[in-house]
Amino acid sequence: MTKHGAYDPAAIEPKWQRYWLENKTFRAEDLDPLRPKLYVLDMFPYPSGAGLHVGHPEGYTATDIYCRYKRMRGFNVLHPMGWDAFGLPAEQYAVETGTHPRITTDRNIENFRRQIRSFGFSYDWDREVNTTDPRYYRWTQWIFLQLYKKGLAYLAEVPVNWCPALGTVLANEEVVDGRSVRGNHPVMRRPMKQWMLKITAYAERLLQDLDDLDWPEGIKEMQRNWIGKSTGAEVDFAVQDRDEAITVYTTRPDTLFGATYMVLAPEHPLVDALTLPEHRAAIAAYREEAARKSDLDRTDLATDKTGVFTGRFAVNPVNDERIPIWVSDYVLMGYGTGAIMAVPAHDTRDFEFATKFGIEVRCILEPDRAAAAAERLRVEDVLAGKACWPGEGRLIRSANDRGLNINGLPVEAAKKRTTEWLEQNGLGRFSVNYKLRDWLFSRQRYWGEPFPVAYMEDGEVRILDESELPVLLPEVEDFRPTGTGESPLAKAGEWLDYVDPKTGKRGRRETHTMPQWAGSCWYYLRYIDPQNDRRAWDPRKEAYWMPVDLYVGGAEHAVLHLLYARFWHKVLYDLGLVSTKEPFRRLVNQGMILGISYRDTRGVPVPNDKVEFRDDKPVHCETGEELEEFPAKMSKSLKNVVNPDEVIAQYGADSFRLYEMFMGPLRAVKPWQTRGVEGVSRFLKRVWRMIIGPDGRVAPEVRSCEMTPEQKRVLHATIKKVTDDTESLDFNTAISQMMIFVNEFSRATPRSREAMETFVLLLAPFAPHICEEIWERLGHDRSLAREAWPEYDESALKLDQVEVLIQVNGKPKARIQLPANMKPADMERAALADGDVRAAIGGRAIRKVIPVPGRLVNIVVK
RNA sequence: GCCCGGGUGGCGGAAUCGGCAGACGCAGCAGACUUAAAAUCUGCUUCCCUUGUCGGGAGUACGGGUUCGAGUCCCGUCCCGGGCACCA
Repeated sequence: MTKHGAYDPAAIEPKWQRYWLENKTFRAEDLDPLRPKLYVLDMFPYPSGAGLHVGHPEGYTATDIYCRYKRMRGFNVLHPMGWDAFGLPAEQYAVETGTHPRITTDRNIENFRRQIRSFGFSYDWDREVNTTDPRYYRWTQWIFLQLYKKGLAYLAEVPVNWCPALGTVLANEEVVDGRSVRGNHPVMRRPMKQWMLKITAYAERLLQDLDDLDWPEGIKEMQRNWIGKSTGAEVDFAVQDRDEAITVYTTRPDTLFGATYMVLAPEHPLVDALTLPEHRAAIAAYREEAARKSDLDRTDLATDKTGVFTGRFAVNPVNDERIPIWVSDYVLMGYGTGAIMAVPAHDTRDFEFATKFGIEVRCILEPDRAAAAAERLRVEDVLAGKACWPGEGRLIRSANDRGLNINGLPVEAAKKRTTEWLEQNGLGRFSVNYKLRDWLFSRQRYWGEPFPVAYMEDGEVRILDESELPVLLPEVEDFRPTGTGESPLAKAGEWLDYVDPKTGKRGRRETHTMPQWAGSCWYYLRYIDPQNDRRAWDPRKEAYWMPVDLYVGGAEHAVLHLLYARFWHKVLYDLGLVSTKEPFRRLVNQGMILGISYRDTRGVPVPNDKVEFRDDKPVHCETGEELEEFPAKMSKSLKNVVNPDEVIAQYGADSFRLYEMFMGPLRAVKPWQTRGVEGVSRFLKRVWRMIIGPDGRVAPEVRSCEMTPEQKRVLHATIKKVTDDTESLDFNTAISQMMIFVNEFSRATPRSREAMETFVLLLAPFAPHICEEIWERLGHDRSLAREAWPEYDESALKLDQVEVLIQVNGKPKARIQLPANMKPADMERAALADGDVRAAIGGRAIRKVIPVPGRLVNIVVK
């Protein structure tokens, strides 16, 4: 075979990638009134120094196939790509090497762009965005101004992760188990003035509007849990010998009669005032210890409860009983009121605490017998205060002489009744709480968006005017931390000096920068109008393109990115700047691609460069120990990372794309096996040879001719399956069907030219380079990107005769050919007339016959 | 601990509404072509019993149930993956 005539991806792929780029084949047309619009979005990548890994192209290939398919179906498709390029790695690199993050970032973007283009994705490259471009972040700063004007941005003294050894503040993701990821130094909590965004003001809407989104249920549930809405009551407890009351939040007002103590968080403002003199030393020591612990320490060591008694008592408002007030760090200042009433009999945490400190456990709820049995708990133990019952049941010992009696009521009714009583008596009120906290929006970092803010000499916090944007990142000499906890921007010299253009008043610029999430909160809006220097986007274009119809990306962004973006979008909606309540109508998470790894008999993973094969069995190359293969997250340490560049160099982009889609369902976790690429590569070679002869021209077997009925059936079955499966993103089964097509046609002579052309169009979204090349060689002078998608003929799918299975007592006994549309009664007759069937029945009495049209007949005998 | 996913051949996976389990691909085996290899093509390939054909049996993590019929529905158990985790 001549080189000329063989399938050569290395030659045809760059050719078509250049063609698409030069002809702007995939340009999206703003405001096209003739075609329906479709906005398909990929989560844009952080351009890391390591380059693309095989996980990125999975989602990108899926959306690319979908977009190419939809264009052929007449949609005006917006499909853009960009770079989420602010972030820590480039800055760390700058600290270590002195290379400006700008240089690293540009170089990495260059590499990412090259890699992404090498897959032949159909992006509209005229819409590329880069979050670190001042023409982009100018508008990120502008949105911050809008948030501020709506009262949603404020300064607050908030603890940060301060690492004394590194002399810097760390992001949460840089802290694990209370120590720095780099260097493993201890990290403390230290208060610092920070910008906060009031996402809590949108908690209810962020929760409610989830219901209408076409998102995976699991992701919606994670967001619901993150928002963490609960309903209950605030209850005021009088304090003995003091005027202040302590207000607690509880979801279980029904258990008030079982409250035997109270707990204040160590940071609670009333602690000092309430503590009796002889307890002061112990309380002070405890509070100091708690302050030193990070949040993680406080929550992680969940097992052992600690606490100190204040010496003070409060009064239970339902029964006027005296109960002790304790301080313990199992109560968090940030949730509810920072104080709780403790009901050890019906709350496991309180039970643990009470047991440890010898506090009374008073059961006031008789457990539901069945539920208790299911939990393997004895009701008697609960009633005696020896066991804790947080579940359902009926209230007991819960009445006072002031009109509250909830005895006998189930939990829900008792909650309602108690809350009403509290409200009527001015002792409490119905209350809603959310776990969601306001968003800490400051980072003490260089490589991020500067805030459009200055602190004036007269103490005013000045929010800059829109006309002063963008606030450019200044040049600095070195990127090392200041050692004071301030951002490297604190060393930016003249840049720090701000002069009000109108009044000439002086001030110092904000040195904090925005977190990486900022740029990704609105990039989908900038794609709509990426070159606009007069506004963030044109509202007419926004109204045309929004919402995003399909958003594909990894589940690791389930909560933060997607929640933050939804929050900003809702604010923009309230400001009348966007036309939809939600940004992303439909969301799909691609499953992670795992690498093949090995572990020894004790289960310890062995890096791949320590593995060799003897007799096809993996063994440790040093010890010779036999190893077991297992799929594991790709990582440098396991040496199981697959580099897409190498795969493309060996097999081509079309094979890579096809393999990633053929591996399994898009949403499932799947292990990468390079051998599998060979399978789809073989398939593409067969496709090539099915249509192109050894001389590189259309093979002589391919010509206009009648198809056999079977060929016709396979062709139309393929159109149908590929259409349906592409629509539903089930690419793996679409590819299977195309393989079946090739198995059927590649051995046939002659091969219908019409069938071949149809097939090329079906395969084109999946393997666009090879299909464009074949299409051209078939004599077309234009890209197939806008060819009409093939339609199938329902009548060609129908079979006249079908094989019907005859079962006797559910066991297959015979297969007979019957007309496809045969009536059940006739099928029954035909089945009973069959010789093999009669033999299988063997004269036994027939009790029942179940004919299933077109499929089977089951004969039930005695 | 709680909340989501998921357990099907040697491997990745398929199976419409409860109707022939294992499509398609990988790996393997046998054969064809070839001086030879690669490439390509053809056939076989869930397991067990049976020399083999014929034939029979078992089988979708495990144990029950519903049904003429269960990978699919219901109850319980185990295992794997992900998320949350003192949120009162």
